[in-house]
Amino acid sequence: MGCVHAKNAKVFKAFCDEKRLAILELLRSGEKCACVLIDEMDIGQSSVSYHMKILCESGVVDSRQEGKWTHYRLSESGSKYAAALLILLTTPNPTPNPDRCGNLKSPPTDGLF
Amino acid sequence: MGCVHAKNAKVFKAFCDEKRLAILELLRSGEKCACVLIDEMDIGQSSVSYHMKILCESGVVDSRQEGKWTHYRLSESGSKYAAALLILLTTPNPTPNPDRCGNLKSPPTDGLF
DNA sequence: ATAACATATCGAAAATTATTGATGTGAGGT
DNA sequence: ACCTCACATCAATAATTTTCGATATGTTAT
Repeated sequence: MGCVHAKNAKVFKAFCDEKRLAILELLRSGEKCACVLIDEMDIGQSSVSYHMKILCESGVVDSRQEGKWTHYRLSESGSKYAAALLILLTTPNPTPNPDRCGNLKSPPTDGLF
Repeated sequence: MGCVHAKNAKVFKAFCDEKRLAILELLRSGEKCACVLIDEMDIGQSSVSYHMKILCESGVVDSRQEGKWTHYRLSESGSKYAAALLILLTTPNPTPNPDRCGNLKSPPTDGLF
């Protein structure tokens, strides 16, 4: 249960860091190999690699190996999933809601948490 | 320019932490006062307050003062903004894209960064 | 096989974020 | 005025994340 929150949080780690947003911006114009990202970002090679791992784990970025190069690109399905999840997480659900302070228990469920 | 990334990252800080997702889940069933959130979450009062500040700064949550209570709820406009931003950040843009490694310069722009 | 290259991974240091307990603030109640 | 309650803020610490430099892995070229 808290486990699902951890998993969902992973998806949004892609977007909660400045550097990763800069990488995503670079990828918007199309697939890039790591060497290009390393050139464009002003952080070291191992840092870029670290961020790419987080981006891939979020599902928002896919990677493809071609010889000794690794190419990264936006994942359409991962991006759609992230958007759908964000919308779900912020959509009110119809669980009845006591209006007095301090006497609520029922955590809402809709089968997705 | 990197400044915009920092600002955008703030929006998604709401979603990249387990505890904050748990709080958002609680808010899906309706407005809650801080005291309820403190009861439900197993972290101290000041930690909840810390997370609520981040959630409000993201724009995804709004707060309302009522006497000595603070009530928090999902912001519909903030949530929509976050969703629209996520979609924008992951939508390919048509900037032409050289396909050889190591010789790209042009950062893409569409007036939104 | 050796060498050169691209990138991943590791270990330690640096930076940032989260938690706690204490204190501050502002609203009500007596 | 004084007290209490609800919450914010602060200062210190703990935990996590990010960075760097070094090394490991895997690929291609010679």
